[in-house]
Amino acid sequence: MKRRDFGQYCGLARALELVGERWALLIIRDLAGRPQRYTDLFEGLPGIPTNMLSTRLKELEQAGLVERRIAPAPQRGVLYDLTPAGHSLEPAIIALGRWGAGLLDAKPRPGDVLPPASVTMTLRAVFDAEAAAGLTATWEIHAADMVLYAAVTDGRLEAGVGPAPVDPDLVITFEPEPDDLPSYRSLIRAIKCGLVKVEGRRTLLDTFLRVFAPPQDAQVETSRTPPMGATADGTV
Amino acid sequence: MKRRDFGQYCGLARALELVGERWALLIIRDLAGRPQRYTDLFEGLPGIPTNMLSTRLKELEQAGLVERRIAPAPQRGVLYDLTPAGHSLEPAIIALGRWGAGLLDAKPRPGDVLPPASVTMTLRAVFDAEAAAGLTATWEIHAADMVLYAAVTDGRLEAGVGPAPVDPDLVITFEPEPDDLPSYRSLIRAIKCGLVKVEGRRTLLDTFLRVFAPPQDAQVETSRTPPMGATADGTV
DNA sequence: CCGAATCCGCAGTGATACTG
DNA sequence: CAGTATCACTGCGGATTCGG
Repeated sequence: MKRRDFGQYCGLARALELVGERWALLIIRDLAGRPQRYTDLFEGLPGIPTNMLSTRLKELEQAGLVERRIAPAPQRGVLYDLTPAGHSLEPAIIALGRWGAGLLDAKPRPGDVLPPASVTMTLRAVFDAEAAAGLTATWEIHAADMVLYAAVTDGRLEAGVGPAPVDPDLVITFEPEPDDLPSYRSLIRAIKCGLVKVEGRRTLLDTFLRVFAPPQDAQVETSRTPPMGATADGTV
Repeated sequence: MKRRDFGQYCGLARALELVGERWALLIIRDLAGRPQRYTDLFEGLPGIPTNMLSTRLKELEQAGLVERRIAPAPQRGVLYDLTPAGHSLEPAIIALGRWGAGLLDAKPRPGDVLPPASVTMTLRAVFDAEAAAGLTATWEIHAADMVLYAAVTDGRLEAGVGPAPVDPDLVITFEPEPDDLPSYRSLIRAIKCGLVKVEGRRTLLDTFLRVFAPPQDAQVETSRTPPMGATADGTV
């Protein structure tokens, strides 16, 4: 398990030595949502070989970014979780994810899956801290068989996979067309078109859009740009 | 040149498909400082095989992140430069670099080199925008045979490799011990110990420290932490 | 069923030599 | 200077198997 290094005294090079290998950052992103078991990770990472998943987990554990522990009574089994050092990668993951989201095709490729952790990451990436100043509210989002929450406390966001830790102020239920992915984009579109069910303080739906749907998304949705070139040139 | 994809409709996965392969982000970081020729890149990336450099450059060009053009009259030759889409990666690179810098050993490993682009990236990463609010000043840093500049205009930073585009307000000259790398860390340490020559408005030296040397660096320098464990556990 | 280890074929990578 | 060519190597992808 020797690690090839880049021979540079540089923060970026060091970061890439630790998490630059294939699948590593995706594993960390999935764990950032919540601790997961081996099998959960395996299913959220379509195409990853089993040996690679276990190898990466061992490397990340050795690097001090991932922690392996035995799950408590109810479920049993092995749980993988991020250490504080692993969690401190979040700003970088969000920055990379935001950049890549701008280059994403308007529609998923056939066969693409949508990891729940990816949607919460997108929520964190598009979250407009200025627009949310002073705000406190909790949303829970049900999309297909996926459950997420976003909790804003005095302008600070906490987003995660699963039901909200406290009673949500508004529950948004979004049922995409069969074989349609409940991606962040289609969720926003559905909200704007009134195609979602809501339960709770309904005025928080507009608040949600204000805080989580930046203007450029609004433009993309309203201006009917051609499917291909719209977001393909890097103008985030 | 077919690209393996991750099968996820996710910004992070897309980003990694584009720039996740070995050496790619380091190439982009070097180009973020200034356009470079093939040979400059090759020398700044110790150990990269020539065929890999040319392959990566072609891939990045095809992805629309890098542009290849013929240099104008004086030097001639091929110049590689970032496109706007490539430059839009900078926030993500800085975020990753900042994270990795926290895990960097206190001293370079023997044989490590120090790409100039890495130091300017570090400057951008540690730059304290709040402390610099309203400030306007230009520094030029000579360290060993490396020349960098940092220009702050009304609190906004522009840093790059080479002499400052305008007449610098302060020139800092730092001559490290032979066989010592003029890293950001040793530069800050040298300034604090008064081991640098300055030329220009000398009061801007303190300003430099205030804007570019965050408190935790000050602590690391003063508290004489043991060489190993200090920054190795991820507590940035 | 969960959490892997093992084996194989191949694509991506590394080192060197060579060329327009 | 700016690459291409060659070849050995290793990490990765895919499948199967194996122990709690």
